[in-house]
Amino acid sequence: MLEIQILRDQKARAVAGLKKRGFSEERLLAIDQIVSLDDQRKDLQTQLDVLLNERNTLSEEIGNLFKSGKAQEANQLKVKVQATKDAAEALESKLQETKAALDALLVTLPNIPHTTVPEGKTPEDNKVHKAWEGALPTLPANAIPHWELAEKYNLIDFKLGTFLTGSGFPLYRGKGARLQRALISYFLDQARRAGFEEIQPPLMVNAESAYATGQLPDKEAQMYYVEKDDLYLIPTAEVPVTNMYRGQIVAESDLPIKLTAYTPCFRREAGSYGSDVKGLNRVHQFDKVEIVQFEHPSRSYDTLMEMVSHVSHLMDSLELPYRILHLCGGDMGFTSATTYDFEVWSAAQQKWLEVSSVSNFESFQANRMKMRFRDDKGKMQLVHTLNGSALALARIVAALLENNQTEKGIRLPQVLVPYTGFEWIGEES
RNA sequence: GGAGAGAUGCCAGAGUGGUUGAAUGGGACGGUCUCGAAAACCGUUGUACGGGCAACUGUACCGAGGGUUCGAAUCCCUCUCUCUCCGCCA
Repeated sequence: MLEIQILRDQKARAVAGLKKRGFSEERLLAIDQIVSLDDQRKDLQTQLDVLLNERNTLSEEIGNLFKSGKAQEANQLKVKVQATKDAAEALESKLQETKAALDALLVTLPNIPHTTVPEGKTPEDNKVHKAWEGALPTLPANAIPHWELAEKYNLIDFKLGTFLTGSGFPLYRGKGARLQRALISYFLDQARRAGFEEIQPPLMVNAESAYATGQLPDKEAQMYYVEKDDLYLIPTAEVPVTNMYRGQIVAESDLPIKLTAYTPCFRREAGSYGSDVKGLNRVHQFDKVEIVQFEHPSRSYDTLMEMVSHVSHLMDSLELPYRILHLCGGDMGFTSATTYDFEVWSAAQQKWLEVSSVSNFESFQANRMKMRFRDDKGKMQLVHTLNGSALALARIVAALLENNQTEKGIRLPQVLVPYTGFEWIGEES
């Protein structure tokens, strides 16, 4: 969540940023309300502290009186203490109310977009940061979409997945399953080479974790929830991996902390039926390798571009056409300050599919998580958190199958061959 | 799942109602000593939220949340987690 200090000291920036996200004048009032509630909170806190101090002083006196055998006087003082206790109790509950109101308002404010974030409301307004300059693949006349290829070569069984679980839960088999495993290994190896420590996190998290990275309360409907144990299936490895440092104070010299994890991701995608859900385009369970960084605020934007570059290299090496979008204010995620989306060209479907999202959250998540470091002046500071997909598998597989289909079968990019153990799907050579 | 034990500062570990934000030891940091280092000795070593230009100061925090009390790390309740034993089990 946003630091109140930013709302106080940099109100103009906050207003401009939230307007970029499409905030109405009315919703912007929340800023002033928050500041005013925070003032109230401080005032109540001060009053309460005075009363508590009074109580503590009197209690000490009572103790001393009892020690010196003056029980009578002590009992008189007890009566006096009662009054301050009652007053303190009233203040305390008022303070709690104020804090609750403050928090309720604060969680409704999304992160302030970085100044470079393009203006705009819808995905159409996203700015192309890097267009694809090469040629798009030309397919044979009888080219088919990936879900048909998957069936033709017996790589993915959508029907069986539906039978076992429900729609949106594909079952990979044979070379399809091996391709999945190969991609995961390849991506993890590349991340490790780039200095990321490999993590295998739990696939379910508790509410505190989901809250810290911003899935709660904002995106509750997106997550599968295990009611009996009060746990959430992770929608991305970002959640458990970022939370590894929840509440932690690290040394400045520890930064940046670079972590990577492969996990399945579970997303309910409630309400998104209809278009775009065919085949692997939008599924409830998919595999993803995530990269996460905790960085010094002064370096976080350089780091963001490094992560963008890392993902670019992956796409290049897979020989897939892609473009990079700089998301506009209206299309950005709630917690993000800047997001670059990667879209792969799906040649048979003739459309761009999102395969990676690289974001800088600045101090937004760190503030919720209370992850800090001590700077060179000895002051506590919130770290900046960043993450990105590197990469999300399902749609990459869709593009690999479609774009590389030939009369003889599907030819995989060279970098994958050591991982798959085969170069061709459909052609036994 | 059943029975028992426990949860204290960076770590280990005291503390069972009244200067306990917390003994002691270790670690870390600073200093003295030394050509340098080790050893020894001295000192420092929390977070959050307030007030103050500042020195400083108030409040809260000993797993979490409630309660008892003038006063709680210390007593009571609930929850979470850890350990030991039993059961089950990849």
